[in-house]
Amino acid sequence: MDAVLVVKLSSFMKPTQLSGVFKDYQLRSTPVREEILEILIRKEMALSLADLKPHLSGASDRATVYRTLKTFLDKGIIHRVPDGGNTKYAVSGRSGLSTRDGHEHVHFKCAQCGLTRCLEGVRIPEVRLPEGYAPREANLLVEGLCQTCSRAVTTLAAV
Amino acid sequence: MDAVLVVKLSSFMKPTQLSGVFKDYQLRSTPVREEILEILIRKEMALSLADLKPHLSGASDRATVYRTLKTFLDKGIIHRVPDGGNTKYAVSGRSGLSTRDGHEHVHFKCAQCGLTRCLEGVRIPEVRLPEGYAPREANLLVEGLCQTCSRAVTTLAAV
DNA sequence: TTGTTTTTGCAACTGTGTTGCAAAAACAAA
DNA sequence: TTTGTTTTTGCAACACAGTTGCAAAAACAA
Repeated sequence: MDAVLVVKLSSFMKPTQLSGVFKDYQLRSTPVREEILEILIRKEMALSLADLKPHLSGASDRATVYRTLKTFLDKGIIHRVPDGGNTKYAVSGRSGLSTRDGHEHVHFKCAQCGLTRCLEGVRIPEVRLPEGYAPREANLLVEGLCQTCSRAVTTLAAV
Repeated sequence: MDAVLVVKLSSFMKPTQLSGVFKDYQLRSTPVREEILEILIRKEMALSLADLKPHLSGASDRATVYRTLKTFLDKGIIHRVPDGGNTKYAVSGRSGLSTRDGHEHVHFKCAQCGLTRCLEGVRIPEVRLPEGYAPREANLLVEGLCQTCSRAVTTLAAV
């Protein structure tokens, strides 16, 4: 499954293409930016500042990672994924860097493993707001057990 | 509107009744607890630890407020309202202390004034999750302009 | 290659969340 | 009402996310 994703990605966006992406966004191409963007593209889950750190090869400064994410955020390359705990980030569908659609999707946070995933294909249903409320953005966070963890529970119960 | 709420409340839960509430929950009745609970009941919005502070008469310690909220949370008296920033808290419908229903409701965070409100009557629509996902809790946060702020914008534009 | 502009790393500070511990308060029983 | 026990509070302290200023280093355009 991970392999599939990697293949999908490599044929979709080669490392060398990333610098082109930065040019499009009028950002200088740097090792840190390339690496962070690549990780965010490759991972299928939303990552926080702290989540990101262990994936980085060179021990880049916290502030740098922070500013990089902020920059990506400003440019619309990534979006915030509020998941109750620390803010997490995921590549925006709109950016063209993700194979996901650009619609607001549902995020699922597993109470067991703690991972937060964007659920592909699941969209936030229309919500009827009271008169006068002007919605701009919506975020639906569902918490519970993810596929992997709920399977583990079922298996355990069967023993 | 605020007045209506106050009236609704005073006829619904008098200060002296609060100590009874604590007994029900096997909690000792203390000034801090009574005050915090009363504020949470009276306010129609979710409050964070910091939001709560200026409403407290005696300058109670941050740790005390924190532990009080945690205790209320454990007992199910209040619930967390994730709103992107700091965690906020609101009285649970289930507790019987709120006139709201006990269903999971939608929260609206205003980008202008920053207030987060529980939208009464608006429920989270059913979401169809992929096979294997076991939902336990859902939180829908809509961001945009609230009634008051969007009205202000409209008025301003008309000038 | 060079001069300019942007990014990085370091240090430092704010604010939230969290815990240990002894003093103070609440409560149950006498 | 007083007393002994249990819980809560306030203080101090720490961890960590978020954030910023500043000078050195890197990226880039000419």
